[in-house]
Order: sequence, then C-alpha cells, then structure tokens
Amino acid sequence: MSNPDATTPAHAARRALTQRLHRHGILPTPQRLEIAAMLLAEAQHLSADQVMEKMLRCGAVVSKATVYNTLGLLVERGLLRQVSVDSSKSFYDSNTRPHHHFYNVDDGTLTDVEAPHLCLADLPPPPPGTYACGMDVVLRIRHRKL
Amino acid sequence: MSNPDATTPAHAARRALTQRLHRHGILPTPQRLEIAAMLLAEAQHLSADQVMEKMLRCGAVVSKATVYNTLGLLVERGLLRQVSVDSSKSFYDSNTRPHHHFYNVDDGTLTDVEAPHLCLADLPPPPPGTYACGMDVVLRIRHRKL
DNA sequence: TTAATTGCAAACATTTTGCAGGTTC
DNA sequence: GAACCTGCAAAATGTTTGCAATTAA
Repeated sequence: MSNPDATTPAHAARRALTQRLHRHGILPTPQRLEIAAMLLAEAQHLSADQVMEKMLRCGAVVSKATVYNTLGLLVERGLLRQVSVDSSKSFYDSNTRPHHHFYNVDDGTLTDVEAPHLCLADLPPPPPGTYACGMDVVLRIRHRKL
Repeated sequence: MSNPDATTPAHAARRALTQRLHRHGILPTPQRLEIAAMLLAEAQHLSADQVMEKMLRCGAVVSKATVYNTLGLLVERGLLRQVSVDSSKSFYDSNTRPHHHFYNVDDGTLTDVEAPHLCLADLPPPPPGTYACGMDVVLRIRHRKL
C-alpha cells in the first residue's frame, strides 16, 4: 500500500512547495509548509489573525509567534505581499504579481484590481539617493448610500 | 496698549482658524485650536505621537486622548488626511489637496508627490453597489545601496 | 552536533473607551 | 442648564520579543 515514491497529487504538491521554499532560502518546517500551502493555494487577502484561525480550524499545530514569523519571512522572500490599508492591521496577499486593491472601508474587505496600464510615466522619479522599491495603490470604496 | 479689536497677524490668524473650524462644524476649543494651528501652519506628515510631543514642547496642555479625538475629528471633517503606510501607525497629512506619497522605508519618512496627471482612466470602475471614496498611492523608496 | 525553529507568555506600541469633572453655548 | 469636551487611567488591539525546549540538517 505505501510507496516511498508515491505520486498522488497531494504528495506532488507538497513536494513542489517544499522545493519552492528551499529555492527562496526558507527551511521548510512543518508549520511553514502548512501556512504556505494554505496561503498559496489561491489568491487571497488574510490578516495574521485570519491565518491563525484558519490553521487552527484545519487542525494544524501553530503558535501565534510562528504565524507572524512565517508571514514575515514569506514577505521578505517575496512569496507574499504585505498590504497596509488600515493602520490597525496588515493583510497578507498571496498574489505577488503587480496589481492594486479596492479596499471596502465599510466591511474591511480587500479586492484585487488588475491595472497593468496605470501610467507610471507621470510620476516623478524618486528623490536623489533613493530608489523605488514598491508601489501601493489603494482605491477606497464604500457601499452606495440608499 | 490693549485693544479689543487688535489685528496683529497672530490675532487675525487665530480668528481665521476659529472660523474655519466653525465652518466645518467643529467646536473650537482651546486644545483643538492649538492642535489645528500647529498642524495647518504648513504641509507636514506627523504621527499622533509626534503631534502630542510637539504640543507638549510648545507648552500646550493636552492629553493623548484629546489628541486622538481631535485628529480623528479633523480627518472626518476633511481638514486633515490620514495616511496608512505602515501597519503600525498612522500619519496625519495637513495637505488635503489630491496628491500621492513617497514613503521612505528606511527612515519612516513621508514626502508629498504632486502627480496631478496620474492616469485614472485605466482603472476599473468600483464593484456594483459601491462608489470610490478615495485613492491612496504610496511609492515605497529606500536608500540606494552603496 | 550545531544551528535554526517553535511555543508560550510577557512585553510593546498604538489607539480606543469609560467616566468624573469641567467648559461652552 | 444641557450638551459637549477633556483628561486620566484602564482596556483593547495587533505585533514583537526573550528564552527554554524541540527539531532539522
């Protein structure tokens, strides 16, 4: 029944993720694999708290500190993007391709905005001695008043 | 020496500010006047903490709670713009005309970017049932590596 | 074996809140 | 006098840190 070279889809995915973490210089510990697998499964915007919750609900064993450590590490290594829309908490975005966001002020929801053609040409160059290392565009939206 | 209708620049400015607060539906209490006078004197980006510090250094009598209350009120009434670049604290920007920001990740500094011609045409419209109520563009910059 | 990671709880920083006392209209 | 504002301290978040025990290479 058990095959050391098993190639079920689940096994293959887990192996691919392990290698991906390795390639980014991240030691693939069980907790990191769990968190990365959950986050990278689909494009989503979760707060640290929501990640924690989702992990516990899945029966994974992780501590808050490890969640924060891992999220920070994934951001640092470019596997995750951190979005600050509201000064109270951060969102972690598993879509790392360039894009922008709608932020619904009323319900605290974040939505991707594909805007590949936003004219950057009109933006002034960074001040002397500095270089641009990122751009965040947040469009605040609200429910229409009835 | 003392003239009830005195029109020294300082008096005139204070009177104008009082009226401005009134026009925005803000009861001009001494603390609010102090805070507004300091913030609106020039375009600047201060955190709540920096506002508090500056007030105390000027000999003004204000509590932390009042600083937060007042900043929140000024934002709500459109005299100040709140900018969230970093999930740990907010900046209060006394320039309320549309503009964007450079955020220096290395020293936590915020700088205005006048970008009146940023192409908004390419951005998709807000989702059904919502309307756009603001746009924040933050260009993250870092000191150039030597 | 040696270095890195984890978990827990305590520490932190920022912002909010409850309420008594004071101020404004 | 009624409503509103202020200050203090305590509470509520969200995030980080110190350190001993565990795990990975």
